[in-house]
Parts: sequence; structure tokens; C-alpha cells
Amino acid sequence: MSDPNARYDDPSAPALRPGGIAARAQGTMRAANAPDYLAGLNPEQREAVETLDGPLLVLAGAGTGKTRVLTTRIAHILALGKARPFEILAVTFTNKAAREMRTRVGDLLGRAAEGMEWLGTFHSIGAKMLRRHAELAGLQPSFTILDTDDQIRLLKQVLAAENIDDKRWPARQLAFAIDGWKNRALSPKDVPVGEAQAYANGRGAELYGLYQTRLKQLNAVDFGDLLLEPIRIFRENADVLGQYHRRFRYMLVDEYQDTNVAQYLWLRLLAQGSKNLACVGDDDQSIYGWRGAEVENILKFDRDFPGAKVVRLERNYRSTGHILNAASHLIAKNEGRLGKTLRPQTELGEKVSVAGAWDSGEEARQIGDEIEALQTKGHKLDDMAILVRASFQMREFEERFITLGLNYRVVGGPRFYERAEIRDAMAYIRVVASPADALAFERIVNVPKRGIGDASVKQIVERARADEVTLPEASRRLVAEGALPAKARNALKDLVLSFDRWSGELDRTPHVELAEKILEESGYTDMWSKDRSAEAQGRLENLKELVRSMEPFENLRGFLEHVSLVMDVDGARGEDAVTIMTLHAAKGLEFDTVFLPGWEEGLFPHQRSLDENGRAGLEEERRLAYVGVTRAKRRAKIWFASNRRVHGMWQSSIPSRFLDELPETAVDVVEAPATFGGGHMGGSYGASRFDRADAFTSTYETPGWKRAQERGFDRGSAGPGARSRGPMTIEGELVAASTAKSAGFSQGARVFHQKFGNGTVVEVDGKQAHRRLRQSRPEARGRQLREGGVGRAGTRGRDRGPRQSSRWLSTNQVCSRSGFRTRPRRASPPRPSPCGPRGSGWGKPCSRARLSERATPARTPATPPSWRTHRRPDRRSPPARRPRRRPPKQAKRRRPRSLSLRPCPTPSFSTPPGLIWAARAEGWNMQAQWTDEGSTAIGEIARRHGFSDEAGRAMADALNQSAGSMAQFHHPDLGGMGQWSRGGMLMIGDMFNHHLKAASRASRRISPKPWRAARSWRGARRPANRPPGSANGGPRSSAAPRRPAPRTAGATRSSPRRVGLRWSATAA
DNA sequence: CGCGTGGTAGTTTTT
DNA sequence: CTACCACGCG
Repeated sequence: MSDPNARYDDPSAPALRPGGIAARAQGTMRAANAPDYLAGLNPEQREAVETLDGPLLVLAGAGTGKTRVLTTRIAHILALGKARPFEILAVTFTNKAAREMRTRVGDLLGRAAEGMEWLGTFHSIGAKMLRRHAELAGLQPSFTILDTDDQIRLLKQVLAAENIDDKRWPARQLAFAIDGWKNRALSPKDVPVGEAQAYANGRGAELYGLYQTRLKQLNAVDFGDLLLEPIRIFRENADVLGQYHRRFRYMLVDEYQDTNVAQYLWLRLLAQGSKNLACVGDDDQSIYGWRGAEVENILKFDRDFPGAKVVRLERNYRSTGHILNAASHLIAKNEGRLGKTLRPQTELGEKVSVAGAWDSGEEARQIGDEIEALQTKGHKLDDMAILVRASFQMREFEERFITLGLNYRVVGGPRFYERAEIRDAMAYIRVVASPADALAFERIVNVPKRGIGDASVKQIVERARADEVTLPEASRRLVAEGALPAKARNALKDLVLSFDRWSGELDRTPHVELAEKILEESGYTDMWSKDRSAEAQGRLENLKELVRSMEPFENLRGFLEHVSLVMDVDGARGEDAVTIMTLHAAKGLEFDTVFLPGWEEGLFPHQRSLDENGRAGLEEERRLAYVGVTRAKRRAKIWFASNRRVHGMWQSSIPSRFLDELPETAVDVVEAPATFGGGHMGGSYGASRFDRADAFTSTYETPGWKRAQERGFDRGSAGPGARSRGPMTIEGELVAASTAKSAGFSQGARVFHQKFGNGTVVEVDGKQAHRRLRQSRPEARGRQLREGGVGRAGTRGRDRGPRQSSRWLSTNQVCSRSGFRTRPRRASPPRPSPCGPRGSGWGKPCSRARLSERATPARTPATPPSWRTHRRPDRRSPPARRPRRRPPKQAKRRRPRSLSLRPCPTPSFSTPPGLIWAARAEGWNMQAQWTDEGSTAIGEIARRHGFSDEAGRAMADALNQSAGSMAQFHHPDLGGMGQWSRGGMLMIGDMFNHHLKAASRASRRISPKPWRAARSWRGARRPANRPPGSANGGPRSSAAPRRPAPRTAGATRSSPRRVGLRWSATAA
């Protein structure tokens, strides 16, 4: 092969002139004038496009125009008439990539890329082939494709039938193993003995075989089979393979570095025909080893396909110089690369910035601030992204952005078709379309609850197996015979009749209408609209979306085929928003500004990757880092945090080794974020501006105030409070303080329950020592009752139908997440709040000493006393696992792990403005740095709630003086709980509601996380005092932040103090 | 059958 | 810390 580098080394070399000597000399051109679509290509790209015959490997570095080459190549083949659209096989990994390729080819040709039947994902093409030759695989062409969920359920059945304890051998694990085998194209008999040994005492391969048998019985395949079965068919039926050899004149593969063994074999079989196989990939972006991708495939391409030509694309059009240098330098640390050097085509631009934060919360805040700053400068949120290593990192950003009111969008997360409600709905539709779909029937036979329990289902299944009929048919027989308990029998009868009715309408009723009808008549939508939990509304929205997404299809069957393979729904519409996603999900995308948080040892590179795959694991992590950095066009901003909560425990971390692998010349180590007005004190980490006496002279100049004044407040979904602008005082207080008395609910007490929302204790029945919590919509219950708790502040009063839930609570009952239950006898009297109950003891900072007294026995970190988080006694003793012994009966009743019914203080209107009590809490990092944001949010909130500016300022002043304090307050009338933190004010009810609405519209992933922001505060253990001297055993990297000396002597890592703040203010 | 309790595990993810 | 799953009591 000629060395393209030698020829095209000069980056400024012009592209081949259309019709020029070079172009003609290449000999592939038929026309004197190159068609338009070739015009913008550089010489390497052009070579990749025009080398049509024989195997070709295009090594396309990040941002070098890979997709462009692929699509242009297709256009070129078609334009030259080398093949007709249906003679080109073009494979991608994702539907998204396939779609994009289709549209871009269409754009190039100036018409839709019609007739490209064989453009799609490995799996969709595999499915298509398998449907054509189903009988050769012992299937009917109508086979169903099981997704992971179905697969696991089926495996559970197999395990149960084989009497294997699925505690010891989880189905998930077997599924994982089978997936692995299928990725390597191993059928049950090929499984290496050693590996088969690893599961269920050597029964792994056997179970795999049984699973395959069950699949065949069900006329079903899993994803792996979509490739494996065609491979087997090709191998066993030369004539079939021959057909495809004749058909596919040209083959193209995207992301070749991600192919697994099965995909490789499949391609190799097909490529034996024309040998015109073009693979495009980048070994440096291989990040899917853990799911079977073999980088080897790309490394040995020229051995597998003799005579292969290799073209390297190294001109990067995406990123500026410093970013590319940083990325190249980093990836150069990997061994076993094919080796490419990305060459920038533009100026050096900004350096990659590296900055450290004290903890993950600060990281999120500072990134949030940077984003706001960029936004103010006119950058669009759409052009910014936060790329995380693991999805748990996302939450902190979501919460922060909600606080800031910053639009964001989470990519990834639970996929639309994986949501429970969608899967349920699909199951209904599946049963209607094909009554034989046993898995689907089982899924929904008792959803909504019909009184058909496991016992009944088991009978149905057994009967179906015995009679060899479908589940609905078996049900029918059982019903006719009068088997099953009466309740189940009747319900089942109705259900089966309904299914018959719906099936009968299959061809008569338009499918969208029918789907609606099914969901309605089955009681499924009703089930959700009755549900009062925060997610229910969103689930209903999703169901509507599902029905809507059926519209483009001709009938239900068409839709079902689409769903089983195309598991995504186009989202990403509309509003300007920051993208939050994992690094994996970011491959192939680009953004002006990319934030890369969490560059810490253990997280990135991930410990597990290192543990399980050693050096190979590290290299894959490094490639992931490379992918991350190369997503940035103009700005890459790397962050790490010194403390992060892992499984609920605060752990300190050291900066990632990858930081040290970045070249000094391309990196800016940021000491203090420039985005704060004035930054932190002297730019040192962790210092508070409260350390300086004059820090607060200009409270009203803070960004928050300005924002508050500019924006006005009408668009906020403030509750009724915003409307009544009369004189008003609200009082907030530390929730923990008021909840210390949680045991004593009394009449009139406002309470919040996670499932039922806000309510009032309307009755206390002394005799029976019963308390009654009743909840209903206001108009029905009178104004003492308020509906709509967290997340519903703005929907209060909306007609949700005459629903009411009302229960009696005995004194020893509490509410748990799922409802009410008996409160176990207390081992000790309720704990007083560390800060004392309201009205007494205020003004005294809670001291660590008091906490420690209450703290748990030695060796256990002191736990902040919390009315809500009780530790069970035996958990306090050494964490070592005790042999499982059934404890004596009385020991079974323990304290509840959580209470969800929380008393809410009633607002009071008496205290003079500006009264502040606060504890300084050095130990609580969250308070250690009060930033401008504190006052910001106060101003905003104050105005939103109808305070005068003056009153707001008083509040801000007061808060600012209480440097580093934090408080939570609850204001029932405003429908939510707020949290003062150094990060600002979280008005959870407002915010959540506001975002929830936007979110369900944008089908963003929004779970009730914002609410958790408040909860976590109570139970949270924050990083304690700054470790003395350099944190984390000294800076490992040049990027490690300099630590200020601890403010408190003798600080050790332990739980934080409780901090209280009480304030009130009067509006004019 | 439903609910509560206890135990367990907790990167990355497409089809 | 918390989400999920399986078991057993009422």
C-alpha cells in the first residue's frame, strides 16, 4: 500500500481539483468533472471514497469525517452505477447511525436513498435474513424477538424447571454468560468446558442449550440469535450464502472496531462473495470491549482480508489544536495501536482546562456556574455537554441545574421502551396481535391487579403446557371448568373475553384507536391515573406518546416489528439545553464545550475495569478519556473532586492518572474558577469569602439578585403565594428540628406523605388512639386540606377527579414509602432535635459533642441523629457479615428504616425580619464556602414569593452574615420544601413541578430526584473537615488543588454537625 | 393476594 | 445510602 502520509503530509495541501491531473490519474473517474459530492473531500477521504474494489480499511480518527466518507462512498457507488441500491450492504451498530447514514446519502444524491434495503444495524439486517430463511433455523417467519427483560424471565423459568436456586445462580448472570457466548459465536456444544463450569456447577452449557430449546418452542429468538442463526444458515446452506454473495456487490461497515466475533464471522462469510468490503473504524475509540467487541478485528484486518488497502484519515476538522494535542498525547500512552496522529486544521484555541473541586457537589456547582457564564456570553446550551463516566454522576448535575433553572437533557437513562408502563402496554398489544405470546400474557395477566396471583398463573401455565395450547386458551379452559378461586376465575374470564374482542377488532379498527381502546378497557390507564405517586403523571404521558408513535405504521404488527428492533424514540427536540450523558453515549457526537467531571482514580479509570481487565481495562478507559476529550470542538474542561460519595459513604479520591498523561503545553490548571465574580478568596480552594471581613459589602450585586431583577418572577410556577402579594411573613425553619417531634401528630398538623402528597391530620381519635390522615382534593375536603405536595405545587386545584384516600393511623403506625404500617415500639424516647424544638433552644449552635453523645458505639462513624434515618442496632456492630440465623421473633420488629410522613410546620407570622440563627459549620463542607449563589437565590425566591426587595435584601443580608450556613425550610402554602445551601436556594416544590412539566414534554428522564435533594440532606454524611494539609495523601498530579490549612484544628474525617438556621422576614 | 420485611448489590449499553 | 427482589405473614 502506498503511504498516504508521505503524499499528503502537508496539511495545507489542497484537495484534488475536480477534473485535475491527479483526479484523472486515479483512474476511477469516469466523468471529466467530478460530481458535486466529491468536491469538499480531502485527498485521503477521496481515496477512501474512490477505492471501490477490494477490501478497504479506513482508519478514521476522531473528527476526521468518517461518516462523510461512508455516505459519500455509497453515493459514489450509486452515482457510478456500480451497484443498485439493494445491492449495497451497509451496516451500523445503532439505529441512530443507520438513520443518519440514510438521510445523508439521500442529501448527497438529492433524493431519498430509496431502495437501500440492506442499510441497517447488524441486528435488523440479521433479523431480515432470518425471517427469509426461518425454516432453516427451525423457526416460523413470524418469530418474536425477545429483549433483555424477556430473556431474563425466560431464563428464570428454565432455572426453576431445573431446580436451580436462583439466589445462588442469578438468571442475570446466566444471561450475561450466554450473551458472552453468543457474542463469540459459540453454540451450547462449543462452550469451553472451563467456562461452562463457572455457572451452576458446570451446568452452564446445558442450561444454555435448554434455553435455546425453550426459545425454539416459543418461536422466539434473542438478539444474539439474530446473528448466530444466519451464520449457521450460511455455513450449512451454501446456496443461501451464494444468493447473498451475488446480491451484495459492495459492503460497508461503520465502527468496525466495535464488532464482536459473531459480527466478524458474519461479515467474513458475506464478504467472500464480492470481496468489496469497506470497514471504517478507529482503534483508539474502541470502548465496548466489555460487551464483546474485539479490537483485534480491526488490528488484523489486513490479515483477514488479503490485499486490503488501508487509508488513514488524520485531518481533524473538529477540534482546536490544544484539545487535539491533549488527546493525542493521552492516547499515545496506549500500546498496541495502529497509530494515527490527528492533525488540527485550525488554530490552537483554548487550552484544555483542569480544575479540582472539594467534592462532587462543588464540582456540579462550579460547572453550572461556568455554563451560566458561557450562556451569558451568548453561547447556546445546545453546544455544551457534560460527559460522565458513570450515570450516578448525573444526578448531582441534574439537581444543580434544577436549582439554577438551567435547561438540561439527559441522554441515556431508561429508554422509552424499557419503561415499565410502556412494556406493560406493549405486552397487551402483543397478546392481542399474537395470543401465543406467553411471556407477554404472563406479564400483564395481573396488571392492573385483578386478583390473579402467582398460584393461578402457575395453573394456567401448566395447563397450557399439558394441553399444548396458548395461555389465553388454557385460561379459557380452566375458567370453563370452574377451576381457580372464584375471584381469579371471574377476572380471568373477563380478561380472556376482552382479548378475544380486541383480537376480533384487529383488522377492523384503526390500530391507534384499538391500542387506546385496549389500554382503556383493560383498566391499565386507569391504574396509573389512580396512582398518586409523582411519576404517575409522567407514565400516562408516556403511554400517550406510545400511542402517538404508532401513527406512522400501517398496523399493529408493523409497529411491533419496529419496536422489537428499533428501541428508541426520537427525542432531542426543541428547547436549548445542556446535554448530560455518559462518555460511552457521547461517541460520535461533538460539542463546542465539553465538561468532563469525575476524573478521579477509581471512577475514571474505573476501579472495576482495572480489577477485572488489568492493563487492557486501563487502556480501554484511556480510550474512553480520548473519546471524551475529542468530543470538544473549542473547549474541554476537565474536573475532579477530592471527595465523592460512593454507596452512601464519603470517600476521598485522588486525581486521575490520566491528568498526568496530558501534555503540560496544552493544559491550563485552573486554580479558581474564573466564572465567579472575583472568584474565591485568593483563588485557593475551599476558602470562603466569609474569611474576609469585607466580603459582603455588595450583597445586591450578586448574580442572583440581578437575575432576579431582570427576569421577573411571573414565569416561575410559584404557587398561590405569588399571587397574593399582600403583606406577608413566612417563617422557615429547620425541618429536622420540627420533625423531632414526629411521633406526635396532632389534629391540624400538616403532613407530607410521599405517595399521597401533602395533607392535614384532620382527626385524632383519642379513645382509639387513632389519627387520621385524610387527603383529597381541596374542593371536596374544604380548605383545611391541601393537595399536591412536592412536585405539584402548580397543579394544585387541578381537577383530578374525586379521589380520596383516607386511612386511620393508630399511634403506633407510621407511613412508609408504600403506605402505612405499624410503628414498632421505640427502644428509646424520640430524640430531641440537636437544635432543640422550636421555641426553645434556638440560638444554640449544635455542637459536635452533643452529637457524639448520641452517636453510635465506637468504631462506627457518628451518624447525625435523624428522625428519619434510624439505624438498626445490629447494623451498628461490625459490618462483617454474620452467619444468617433467624433472629428470635421479638427481634424481628425493628425500627423503621424510613418514615415518609413528615410533619410540616405551620407558617407563623410573628418574628421580626432578619432574625437569623445559624451555626457555623466548618465540618460541613457544603457550608464551608458560601458563594455568590447564596444570595442570588434568596433574592429570587424572595421576590417570587411576594416579598419586597427590601425584605429580600434583609433576608439575604442575614443569610450572608451567617456565613456558610444552611437550612431547610418548609413552607406548606408554597407547596414545597426549600433548602438553603451554599449553592443557593432550592425551592423543591416549585422547581420540581416546573421541570417535571417541561420534562415530560421533552421526554427527559426525570425521576423524583429533585425531591431527594432535600431528603439526602438529612441523612447525608458530608465530607468532614478538610483533611489537614494536603488532602488525599498529597497531590499526585500537578493538577491537584492546593489545600488551605484546615480552619479547625484537629479535624478528622467524621460525620458533619447538624446545622440549623431559622429565619423569618416580613414583607411590606 | 398483598404488604412488609430482609437481604443484596450497586460501570459503561446496543440490539 | 437506596433500589430491587424474594419470602412469609395476615
